[in-house]
Amino acid sequence: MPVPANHSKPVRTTAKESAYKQILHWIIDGTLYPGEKLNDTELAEALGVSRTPVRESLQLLESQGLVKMYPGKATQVTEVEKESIRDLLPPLAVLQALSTELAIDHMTKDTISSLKSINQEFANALYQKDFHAALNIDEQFHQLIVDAANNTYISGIVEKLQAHVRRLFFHTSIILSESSIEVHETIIEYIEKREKEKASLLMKQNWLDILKDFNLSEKVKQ
Amino acid sequence: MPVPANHSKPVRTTAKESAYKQILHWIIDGTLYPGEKLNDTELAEALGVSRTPVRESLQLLESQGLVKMYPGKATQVTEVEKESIRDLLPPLAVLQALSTELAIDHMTKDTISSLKSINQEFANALYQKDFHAALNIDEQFHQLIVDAANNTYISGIVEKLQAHVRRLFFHTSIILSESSIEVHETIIEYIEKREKEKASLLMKQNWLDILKDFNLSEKVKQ
DNA sequence: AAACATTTGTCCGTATGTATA
DNA sequence: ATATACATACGGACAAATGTT
Repeated sequence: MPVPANHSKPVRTTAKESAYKQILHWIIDGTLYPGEKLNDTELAEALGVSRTPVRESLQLLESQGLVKMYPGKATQVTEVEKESIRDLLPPLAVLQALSTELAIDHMTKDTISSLKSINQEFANALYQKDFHAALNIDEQFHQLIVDAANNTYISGIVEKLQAHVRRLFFHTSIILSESSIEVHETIIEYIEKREKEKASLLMKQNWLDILKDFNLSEKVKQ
Repeated sequence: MPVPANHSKPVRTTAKESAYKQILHWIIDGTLYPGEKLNDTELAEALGVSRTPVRESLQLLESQGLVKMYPGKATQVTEVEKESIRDLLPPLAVLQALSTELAIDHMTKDTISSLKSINQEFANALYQKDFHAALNIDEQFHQLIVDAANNTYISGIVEKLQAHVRRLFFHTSIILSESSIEVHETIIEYIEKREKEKASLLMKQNWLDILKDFNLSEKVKQ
């Protein structure tokens, strides 16, 4: 007998879940710093739960590449390599581009006006040099498009890649350029005109531009 | 005498790891059928381990979308929806296309001749209507390219998506078309000529073609 | 409705294997 | 090299929640 999927009822929040979320945030914001050795007993005490949900959380985080477990030896937060952004952005870029293409089929007037207002907030944050806020708003913008694509596989993957992006931005000096504001505007226009090809290509470029800026700033340093 | 380079240390095989691999295979080949309720105690006994590694495995499988856990209620194998291939293939296609592009920078004569011989095996399997073997060989072909792309993020994602593809092929009548043989050949040619754009585009098409065939066969049924 | 039987989530002890003195 | 301390992987017990009679 199949288990009824009761989406309506409030799903019980498990200790594992809250432990997972907390540790994830600690890793992203650097409270647990890259390379830090993780002692499950300590974490369990800090979180007020036992070692079991902590260990389970750590294993999930390992499958996402945020933690590395050496069985029997140790568990540590993975290092943050600035260079990893070169590997991270291309897959994210093509998935966001694909999302844009797919989202166009489900785009409502409502979603489009949301995109516009989010992009306005994004612009304001950037003008005020509030890069932290800008990053969050930028993520909302892209998340809205990914959601509209309505593809669970893409959503899941993007969520995990985004965690890495956020951590990288926290730990490095990578910032979003103001040119994104205009690019976002153009993307919205293409979406309105249902121009999948153009919207998709520009979205991909929007993500790869971060890489371009990064490469430039690295060259300057040398 | 120079100290021998510390090559692959024999990483201890954990009970969790072996449980995970076994359950994964059982889910993919249908031994654990879609929708089946999973009792961790039963699984633990069947695998000769305790509930702990079983539960840890199930949680990993949940993060991959092969298992769904309803906290406090039940755990079940996710259903196989034939239709889900429409969601599954597009992200896989764009990631494989990207891999092709990236792989071209790391392509050696050796890898190219491997691709050619694998494609020959693939052709033979298809001519003999051995679709099961063909599927495995096709996967090898694409895996080689993904490996050559040398991007850990892409590798990890593709591995998980491939598990879903395999399961779908096991449970449905989706099969690979002989046209893939020629497409693979052309892809190899483009790779040899370092034509990233063309190779990438054709690779994407190669994957989306499965969807085209699927849509056709669905229409016939109606 | 209420007590029962399951099954799950969590806790904690123990043994095995690892690092360190 | 040996012994010691320690962290981890696993097991088993208990408790909370579910659904069943």
